Amino acid sequence: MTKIQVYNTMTQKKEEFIPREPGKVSIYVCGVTPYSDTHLGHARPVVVWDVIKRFFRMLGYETFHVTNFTDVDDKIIARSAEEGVPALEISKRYIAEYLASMDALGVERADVYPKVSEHMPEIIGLVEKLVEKGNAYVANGDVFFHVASFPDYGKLSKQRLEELREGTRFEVDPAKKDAVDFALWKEAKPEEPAWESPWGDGRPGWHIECSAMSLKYLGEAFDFHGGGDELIFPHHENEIAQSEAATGSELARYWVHHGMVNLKDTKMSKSIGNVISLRELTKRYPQELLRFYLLSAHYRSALEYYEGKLEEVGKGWTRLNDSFRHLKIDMERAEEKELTDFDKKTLENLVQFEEEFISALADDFNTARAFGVLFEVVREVNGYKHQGGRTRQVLQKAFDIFQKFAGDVLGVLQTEQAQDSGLVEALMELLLELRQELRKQKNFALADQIRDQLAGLGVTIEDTPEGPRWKV
RNA sequence: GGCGGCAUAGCCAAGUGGUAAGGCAGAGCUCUGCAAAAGCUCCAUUCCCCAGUUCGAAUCUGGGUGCCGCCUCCA
Repeated sequence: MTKIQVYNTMTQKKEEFIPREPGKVSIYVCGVTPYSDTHLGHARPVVVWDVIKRFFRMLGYETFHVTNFTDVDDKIIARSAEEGVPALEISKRYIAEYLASMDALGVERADVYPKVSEHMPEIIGLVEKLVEKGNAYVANGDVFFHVASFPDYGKLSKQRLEELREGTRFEVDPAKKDAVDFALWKEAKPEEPAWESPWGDGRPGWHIECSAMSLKYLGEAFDFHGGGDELIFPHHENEIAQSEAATGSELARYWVHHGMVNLKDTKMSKSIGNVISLRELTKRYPQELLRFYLLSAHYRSALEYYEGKLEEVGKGWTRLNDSFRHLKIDMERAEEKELTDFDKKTLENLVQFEEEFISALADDFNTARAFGVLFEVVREVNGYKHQGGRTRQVLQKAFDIFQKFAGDVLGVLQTEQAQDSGLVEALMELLLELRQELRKQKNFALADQIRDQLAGLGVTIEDTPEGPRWKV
């Protein structure tokens, strides 16, 4: 079986992936706080993990993927007060918006999307356990995690407790024993949504929901814990402290963090206000192009976005798709025949590219390298056809590679536009026949007029030695 | 101040000890009524700078410089 190398933030190096259970991959990816519109930055992890899952399944693994919604949160409460709408309605609205945007990217949904509001018993249970074990303390109606009680604190973010205390830039809650302690449970102020607990009415702090919900759906020491690299500290560090203090076992085996999407060198962030709406983008560009762009750099590097970026990236993407579309037409016309040496050589190269593609993804899901291989396939097959190669087996092999890798795994192949009827096709055929006749008669003026006017309608005509082709 | 990361052609981007993938843009050629598409060729003696290790470094070590992220909500 293909060995997969994964960069683990915990150890700061690539490691061979060994699943907790043979043949199964368990994944927890931190989701969003649904209080405003989904932006491009949210799309990156979703597409990256979609590809990781598809790749694992191509290799024969089963995947189980959990992504949470933090639907109980200060920002949602603030929004709720502003609009005079119940907090859970706000989150419901944005959860729907988030899911719709992700569907528009062609990603497969997670197996479970747990919400904080529906997991209070689990969260409270976990907090109680931490209090019992002496890792947390109650102060008035609040409960804090006592960081000093967890000796491994800082192991993910490589922070030292002393430095953290000094680095504290915010006012420390006087109820805390230690500046670095963080809230597990917060007492509700009047008018705020609240849930009953042993410590009075309140709501969970940030972090604890992920510990409680990952434990519920994935158990201890599950395979992958993912999220943006800005979550390494404090979010993931705190999750580790809570979960591992409570269970006594490892939270997750591999920590996979993706880079940010930047706008003009600066992180896309709602608080900065430089966000690109995903809904807008999915309206303007095909999902396969958006995926192509999001996967064009390795998932750990930062990715730039600026106006016109998709148009730039779109040229390469179009060449890939054109090559595939033309290949399909030629393949359907081609016949099986005995392989010539040229055929064999091409076939050999294709098989080689196939292996290289898998190696690229097996090496820490290197989609950028995978695209490099894909373009080698493009050149190989285009060159083969250019030199007159028309053997079905060869074209079929290239077609299968495109379909499987560019299509099934990466999801960047544009699917055929569903024609609502055969009418358009029939009309186009008629038009092209007429134009061919005009060209034969050297009436180029009229022939060009047809082409130009069709171009005006968004239909492109290409004359090839095998006859004309058209595309929308 | 602490921690983590990054710096490769005009732009994007792989490569992490063996002599610089791939894409875009650009130049030339082939094909073509023209165009488009496609093919071929060219396009970094060099990988931020300076030392060092090594037969050999973009890749390792040390020291700089610049940029990004985190330390406060954040994918």
